Amino acid sequence: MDPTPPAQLAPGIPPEWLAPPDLATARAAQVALAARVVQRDAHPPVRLLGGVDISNTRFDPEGRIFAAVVVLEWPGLRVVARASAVARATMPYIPGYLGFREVPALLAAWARLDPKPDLVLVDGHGIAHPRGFGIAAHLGVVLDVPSIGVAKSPLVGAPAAPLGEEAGAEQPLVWKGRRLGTVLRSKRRSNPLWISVGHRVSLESAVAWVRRCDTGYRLPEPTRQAHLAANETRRAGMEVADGAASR
DNA sequence: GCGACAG
DNA sequence: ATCTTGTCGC
Repeated sequence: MDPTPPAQLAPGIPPEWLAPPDLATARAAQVALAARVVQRDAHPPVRLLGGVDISNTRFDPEGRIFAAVVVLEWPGLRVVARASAVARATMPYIPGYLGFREVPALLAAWARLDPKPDLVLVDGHGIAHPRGFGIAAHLGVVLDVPSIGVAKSPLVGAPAAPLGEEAGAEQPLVWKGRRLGTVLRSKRRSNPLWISVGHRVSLESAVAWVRRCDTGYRLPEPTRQAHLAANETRRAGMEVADGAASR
C-alpha cells in the first residue's frame, strides 16, 4: 500500500489526544472534546454520503485494525469512492473508549479518500455515550466533519417505551432522564439501530438520513458498504501476510 | 461492592 | 470485532 498521507485534523486538536497514555487522560480528552460537538445542522447540502467501519482478525498477534471508508452519491446510494488503511491497535477494546482504538486507523483511510463526503455515517454511537463522546462524535470533531452515530446495540440508555415490532418503529433513547438519540427498528424481526448525533447534525436529520439510506437491509447503505469494504481489506491484508510467509 | 458495557 | 454452512422460522 501507499505511504499514509497525514490526515488533516481540525484546528486545535492536539495530536497526542488521539493516543492518550492512560484511561484517565483519555477520559479527560473526551470531556474536553465533547464540548465541541455541534448538535444542530451545520453542514453543506449533502451530495455525497460517507460510511466508515473497521474489521479485525480474531487472535491476531499483530493487533491489526483494517479500516475502510466509502463514499456514496446522494441520491442513488451508489459507491463512488473507497479508501482503506491498516493500523496497529494502540489500545484493547474498552467500552466507552472505542474512539481511541479505531479513529487513528480511520483517519489514515480518510486521508486517502477522494472525494470527501459531506456527511458520514459511523458504525457506533455518537453522543449516546457516558461522556457524550462516542466514536461518531469523536471522528466528527477530530475531522470537523458532519457525522451520525449508528450503533447495533446499546451502550447507555434504553428506549423510552417498548419498541414496536414493525419496520420503521422508533422510540426516544433516554439515559438518566436525558434524550440521547433514537432507537429505530429499520427492519422487521431485526434488532433495532441506536441512532445519535455525531457532529454538526441534528438528531432529526440524523434519523432522517438513516431512514433515507434504507436499501432493504438492517444497516443503512453507507455503513453496510463500509463493513463490506473493511472485510475485503482484511482479507487482502491477510493474503499478503500469508503469501509472504509461505512463498 | 456488583453488574453493565458500542466495536 | 471474529469463529462459520446450512438450516429453521417468519
